[in-house]
Amino acid sequence: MERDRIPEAVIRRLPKYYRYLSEQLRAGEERVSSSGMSRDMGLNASQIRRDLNCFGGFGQQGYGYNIEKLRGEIMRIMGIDARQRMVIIGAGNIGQALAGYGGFAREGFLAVGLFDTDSTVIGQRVSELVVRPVAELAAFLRRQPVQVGVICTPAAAAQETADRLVQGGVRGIWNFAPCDVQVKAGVAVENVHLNDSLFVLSYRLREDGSEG
Amino acid sequence: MERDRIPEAVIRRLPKYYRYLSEQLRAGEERVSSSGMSRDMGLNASQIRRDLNCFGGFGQQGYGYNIEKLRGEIMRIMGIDARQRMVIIGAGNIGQALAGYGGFAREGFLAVGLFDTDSTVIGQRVSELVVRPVAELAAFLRRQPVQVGVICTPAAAAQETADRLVQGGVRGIWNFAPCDVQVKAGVAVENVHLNDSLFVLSYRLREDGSEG
DNA sequence: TAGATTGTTAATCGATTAACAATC
DNA sequence: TAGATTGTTAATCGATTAACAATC
Repeated sequence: MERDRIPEAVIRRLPKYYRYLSEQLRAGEERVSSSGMSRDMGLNASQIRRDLNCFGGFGQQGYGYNIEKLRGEIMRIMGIDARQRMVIIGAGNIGQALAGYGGFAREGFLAVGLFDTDSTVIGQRVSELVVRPVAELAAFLRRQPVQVGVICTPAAAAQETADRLVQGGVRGIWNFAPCDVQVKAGVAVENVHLNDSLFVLSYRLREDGSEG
Repeated sequence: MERDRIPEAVIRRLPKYYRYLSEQLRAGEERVSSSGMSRDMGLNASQIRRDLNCFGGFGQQGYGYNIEKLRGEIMRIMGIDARQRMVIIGAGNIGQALAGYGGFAREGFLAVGLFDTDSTVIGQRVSELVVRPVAELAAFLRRQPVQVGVICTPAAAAQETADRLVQGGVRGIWNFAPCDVQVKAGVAVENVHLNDSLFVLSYRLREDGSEG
């Protein structure tokens, strides 16, 4: 069965569905309709039905969607039903925060290594991890498969870090450095550009002020 | 002069232009053409010309764009030519990292307050700031104008925090909590949903794997 | 069966890209 | 003037929304 390519816009909404369904499940709800989700999430009901239908007919006419089942399907589609191992490169503010944040482990993303080049932080303990020298990264990756590499270095070191990760077999890069990185085909990059996000907020501050 | 509304997609690209132009300026370049930017940034040249033209004709036929001037215009448009003051609510991993990160201050965004409800962290020094009790937030905001409120609390406290910030006159919310918050019209919200971002990466890991 | 709600098609909207006349 | 490159219009593409027949 050949599935159509999933539109980019739909993929970006999946985590939001997942979040909503998890909440509803926790609240003890059993089923939900597209109009109910529309009301709660502020999305158009047609869009919700269309989105969910990209992956197959999980709904039932006259009933709606079973929350537990739909949530399970979305987990499977996003690949968060399996455990993923992550290494974090750069033990500065952001790197340490991500290493210490329990929210990812709770969803199955486990940080197994934290690396830096700065000898003053190497050896320090951060949460469950001890900061290792980046020079050991290649050997580390040879010993154990790692799915996700998190770049938390300064911009100047980001590309080299990406290269090392890809060289070591990592196929997903989560990039927090304030620059873009180039990777070969088959490697996924997801950027978290905090400065960019802050600038967009800054733009909207003015926009709303002058319109209101 | 009535300006057309700027498309959402263009606004999200502005920080990327800014980043590119800053780099070029640092490298000593003076002018750039849309085709040069296209090559370097991986965007379509038509799109670049169209984007930049949303704000007025900064270019010159046969010459291109003056980097310093264009960068200045984009700064002005995004509102990052002026200083902005931020308060951070939640002194956990993320809140502390943002308070300590120098990259925002360098762009004119200054963290002036860090708040938490946990008495074990209140009073602690984080970078230049001392963690204050959230109970003092209202009084703090009365004493000095703050443009941006950064929510770094757990999901359960996010909405209440947003309400307190808006009540205190903050008109821009940078939300790092893993949930959405509701605010009245005229308040801008920019979300940084780290879990969502990680899930999208996770989806692409599978996608590329099965296609490659 | 009647009511509710999906899945899906058609219509609309917005964003991207190609093409080229205008102009520096 | 000739060459380069913008600004802008027209064509294409993709995403959203409305509408409704299918069906539980």
